[in-house]
Amino acid sequence: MDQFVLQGQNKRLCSDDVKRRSPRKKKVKVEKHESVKEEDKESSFEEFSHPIPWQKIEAGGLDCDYALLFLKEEADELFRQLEEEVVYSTGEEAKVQVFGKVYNIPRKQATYGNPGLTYTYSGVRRQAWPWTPTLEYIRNAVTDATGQKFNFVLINRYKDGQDHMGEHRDDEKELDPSCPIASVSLGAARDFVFRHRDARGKRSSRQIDPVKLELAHGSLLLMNPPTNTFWYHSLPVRRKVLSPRINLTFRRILVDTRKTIKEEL
DNA sequence: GGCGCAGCAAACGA
DNA sequence: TTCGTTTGCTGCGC
Repeated sequence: MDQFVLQGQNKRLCSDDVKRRSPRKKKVKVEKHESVKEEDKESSFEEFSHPIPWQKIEAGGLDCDYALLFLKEEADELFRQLEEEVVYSTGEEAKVQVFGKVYNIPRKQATYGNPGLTYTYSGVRRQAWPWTPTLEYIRNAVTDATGQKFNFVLINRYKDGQDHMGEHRDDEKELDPSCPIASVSLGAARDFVFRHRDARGKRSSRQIDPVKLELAHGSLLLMNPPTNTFWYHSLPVRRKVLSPRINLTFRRILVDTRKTIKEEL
């Protein structure tokens, strides 16, 4: 499998199908998003600069952008603050029912966002807590970097390499299908695997290699449409990882089918 | 021992 | 009525 080293903190990014985008300045990235006005672009570069350029990750139907969003010192501080601020689900909310069996979710979860928003996961509807200062800071940094606005964040905390997340797609109906999902990683670096929906299981119809990458401390992974239509993703068990990781996935949730949250932002 | 992957479980909606 | 989808665990092979 091909492997290539990224600049900065990240160690590796590997896939047979990944094309590497030549390094560009952030301007190229921002221009991609029409919501950022022309005259605002240069000023936003001054406010927020990236330790490394964006990397494009592409395969059939998969479209992601990867960058280091925070330098190590800042990422360390954000991790520390989140450890103090974030309140994770406990009790029944920390369980999931799969095929009639109830399991403890192999990680901790929390949901924050704009007032009144809810998120449905495995049939369980969760209320969003109000934004904390640190979460708002990170959300603003993601918005500055991407030109996208988000009204909700799902937080997953993996205490070590035993904690994990099974293969799934983020294709809930309440998500704005035009908005990418922005995944910010803090803490231990963990492998992240994409698998095409047609390449799963013994009777898979196509031979498509999985796309694997390592999500570094302080990194941002943008999953652009239609990635979540065709590709499942997972965070596999890594027993050698002994330290915790916090992952924040920023999303744009629709209020209902007629009115989008854009109106509220 | 770590990792990748297939198979399995029951219920619901299209 | 049938089919697809769902998430986590377990077992097996490498």
